Amino acid sequence: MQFHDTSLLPSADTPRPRPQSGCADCRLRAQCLPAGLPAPALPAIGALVSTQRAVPRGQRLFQAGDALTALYAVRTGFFKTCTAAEDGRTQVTGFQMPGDLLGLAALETGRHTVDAVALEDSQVCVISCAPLAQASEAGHALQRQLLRGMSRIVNRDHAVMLLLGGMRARERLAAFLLDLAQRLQALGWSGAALVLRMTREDIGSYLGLTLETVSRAFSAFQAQGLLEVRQREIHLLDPQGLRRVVAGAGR
Amino acid sequence: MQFHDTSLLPSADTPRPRPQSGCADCRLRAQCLPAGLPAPALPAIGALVSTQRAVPRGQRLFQAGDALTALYAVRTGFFKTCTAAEDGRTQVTGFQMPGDLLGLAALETGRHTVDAVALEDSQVCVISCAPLAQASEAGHALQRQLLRGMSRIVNRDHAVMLLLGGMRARERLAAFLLDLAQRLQALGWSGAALVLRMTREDIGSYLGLTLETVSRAFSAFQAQGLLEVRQREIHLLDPQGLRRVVAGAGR
DNA sequence: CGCGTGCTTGATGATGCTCAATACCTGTGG
DNA sequence: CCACAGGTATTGAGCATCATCAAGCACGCG
Repeated sequence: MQFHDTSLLPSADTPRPRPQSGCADCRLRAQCLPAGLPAPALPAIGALVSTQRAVPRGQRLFQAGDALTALYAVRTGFFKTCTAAEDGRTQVTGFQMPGDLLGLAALETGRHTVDAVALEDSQVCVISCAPLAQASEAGHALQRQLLRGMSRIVNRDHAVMLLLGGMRARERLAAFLLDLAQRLQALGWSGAALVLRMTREDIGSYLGLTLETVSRAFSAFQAQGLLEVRQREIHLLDPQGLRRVVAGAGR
Repeated sequence: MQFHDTSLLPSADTPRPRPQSGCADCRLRAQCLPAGLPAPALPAIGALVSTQRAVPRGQRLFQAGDALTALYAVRTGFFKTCTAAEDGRTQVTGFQMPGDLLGLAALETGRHTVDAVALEDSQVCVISCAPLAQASEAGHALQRQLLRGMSRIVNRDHAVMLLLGGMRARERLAAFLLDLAQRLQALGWSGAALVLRMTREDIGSYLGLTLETVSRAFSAFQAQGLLEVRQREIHLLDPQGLRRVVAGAGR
């Protein structure tokens, strides 16, 4: 049994979608693949998303080089995706939370180009590729949704590139936290209190910083009264102040 | 009249696709939207790509905030895409050359999120969104291709994030040049002699560096005998050496 | 309790940004 | 034809930021 304080902060198993259900029953309907689709279209989508799969913390859902056999939607839990250069250098390219799609980047070549690692015990919906290719009716709506999902990824990547290219360490971290808070809020959690599911090292890799710099930035924010840090528990005390930091006020 | 040396180096108007032709006649067939499709499918795709549009150098094809009315495929010329944060900070997020798609990132919301600026007099094929939405038969193949194109963008973005997050200035520039040379080679040009269509500032923005640092890196490469620089003419003398630089040999 | 992993904090140095001056290329107008 | 202006590129000097190396601390787990 685990003794986390789950009263204030989001825990690993909330929201808790029903197991074995189709999309129509899923709490994440509005944020996931069927976002914006009319109710009648749901069963068609749901037919493609028949199975779920559990991924224990630390295990890979797929890794770079694997053949693309299915796309995935995160149901519960938290993932990171990592690219690896040939020389072994790696970098986290994104964090995925419930409602996010995984595997889209493999559509280009049919092989995955990133590792997808569960940061905690997670569940994913499996969108098998075989029926997907033949789904004539549902395919249309589905492909549109996939495109939308990929577009979202592209736009998020662009935002990250903006971070990486032009911002200082603290600006990057502030932007990261605000983005994370906003995404969590969209999922129904508090926008002010968050539990980081990833290590400082992951965050640093994502933001192009070392873990020490991330840690220092956290400490600096706390000293400024912008937030409160206790390990992975973060309380955003002054989101507006963080926005000022992102805008370059902290130079 | 212009007096560029166009004997060695690719010029703005090569390759020269036929105007007014469908995809079946286009020289870029193999690199563009129809990549990998069988010949019979070409007319269906071509039907969606009926019009072309000229974009003079420096002019925007679309800008952030514009409603998405069409997707575009670069036919001739060269583009850059720029994001802009609310505080006015901007960054180049990509460079597009013949065969590349433009506008995909707008699929998420229906509004463009980046500016697309022609770096030289260019032509694009217009993929109007209205018929696209109704194209039942062709739609399937087309959407698959769009997905593939977007996936390509995502993967390229990831590579750039890897650059931005983990590489030194020279490593970034070397990687950028090798990538550019490879993309140009795929289009049938020399992989060793290239003419940059963008300014040092653009490159710097793309790579998360200042224009001065880019310039210094060029000079350093030249001093090492890795390449020859004359303004925007670059001759790669030692691609293998550049690859060593990317791998971190220049530290 | 003791170990390991992850986090914090400090000191030092290199990388690359800022500011600034100069040179170059192109197109314009005298 | 030449001078000039504007944008672009190169180069230099000083300094801020962040990576690196190193040491200790907190937490969770066996």
